[in-house]
Amino acid sequence: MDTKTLCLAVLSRGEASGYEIKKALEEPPIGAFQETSFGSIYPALGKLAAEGLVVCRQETQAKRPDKKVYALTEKGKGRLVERLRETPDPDRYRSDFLLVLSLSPLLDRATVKRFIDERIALFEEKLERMGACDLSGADAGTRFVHGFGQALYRAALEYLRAQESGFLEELGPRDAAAE
Amino acid sequence: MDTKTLCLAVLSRGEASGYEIKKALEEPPIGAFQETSFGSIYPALGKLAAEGLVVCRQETQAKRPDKKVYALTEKGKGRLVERLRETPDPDRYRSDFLLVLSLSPLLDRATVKRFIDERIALFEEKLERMGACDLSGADAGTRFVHGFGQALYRAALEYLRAQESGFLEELGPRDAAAE
DNA sequence: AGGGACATGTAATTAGTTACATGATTGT
DNA sequence: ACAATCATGTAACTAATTACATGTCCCT
Repeated sequence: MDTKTLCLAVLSRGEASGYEIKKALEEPPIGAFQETSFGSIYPALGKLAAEGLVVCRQETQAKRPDKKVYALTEKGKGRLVERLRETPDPDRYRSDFLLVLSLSPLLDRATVKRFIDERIALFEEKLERMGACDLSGADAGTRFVHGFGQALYRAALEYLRAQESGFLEELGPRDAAAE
Repeated sequence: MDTKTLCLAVLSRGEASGYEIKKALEEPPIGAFQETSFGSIYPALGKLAAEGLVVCRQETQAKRPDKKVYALTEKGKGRLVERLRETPDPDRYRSDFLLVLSLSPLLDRATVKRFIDERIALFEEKLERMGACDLSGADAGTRFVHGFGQALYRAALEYLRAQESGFLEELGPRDAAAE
């Protein structure tokens, strides 16, 4: 999804500054499966304002830098709904980890084990953070997406845990392909 | 993962032309979780050849266009192993579908249902194709990655099937937010 | 004294996609 | 007759990341 639409999506949940949009795009529900950086958000907000899809209000803060708070206009909401109604592109699961594992015969066993263990820790941490989320008061869409994410990470984690030792054995009892 | 490394990865399983590399990057095991296009593969192969990481052999074919068959050199294999030993970046699951669902209160129920049903069909098809794969003779890495993919898609499918009707109900018995 | 959160923005770089250009053969 | 597969490559375009630039406040 392009950064402009992502900004509109965040703003549909309430007004926010560029900095706050970045934060929202780093955590559930909207940001769980999207990525962006400041370098794309600020220009996007400028373009959206020029198109009249958002309005900007300067907010002076004591003890903090001033901020520009953006809010969705009716036109902006219309554009967002338009985009949302288009058939979404297929999901893309990009994984360098799996590419490495698919070529694990080229690596030594210790390295492969390290990568799998690190991945297990990563999924555990992600699940823990998701489990700690307070969803009381969240709308149905938010809870649905949250549940989807948990189901995926749980499946990944269970697979890695269940298969790791057997897989490592198969690579050869000693580190056969050590460099 | 950058296209150059991806090309080296494919070539580690046997020599291939640019066209064949593209095909390999569209299907398991290596291509299951990666993407590329011709426009990035051909220049990448040119650069790899210039660096001495691959060698190229022209092959004349009757009834088919000539092709350039690339093969990994020792230096190329070394570079690949080097890259493979680096800690892989975290996996990225990018999903416009989930973004849309997280904002489903902005959409009408029929559209949301259509998106979910299409996604279910997509995962079913993917699983069917993976189930039809012949893995006899495949190495441990290939089987591991294949199993990982199946576990993920199965979890996604089960979640969507189990939650769909309840979710749709929650959005409101009639299409409340129809545009 | 150092790092992190807050806060905005630009510029340089990198990388990728899409479209164009060409053309035979095979299957429907 | 049309689409798909095989086959390579370039050019234009789009988009995003990274680094740079600046500065305060708060916590340890």
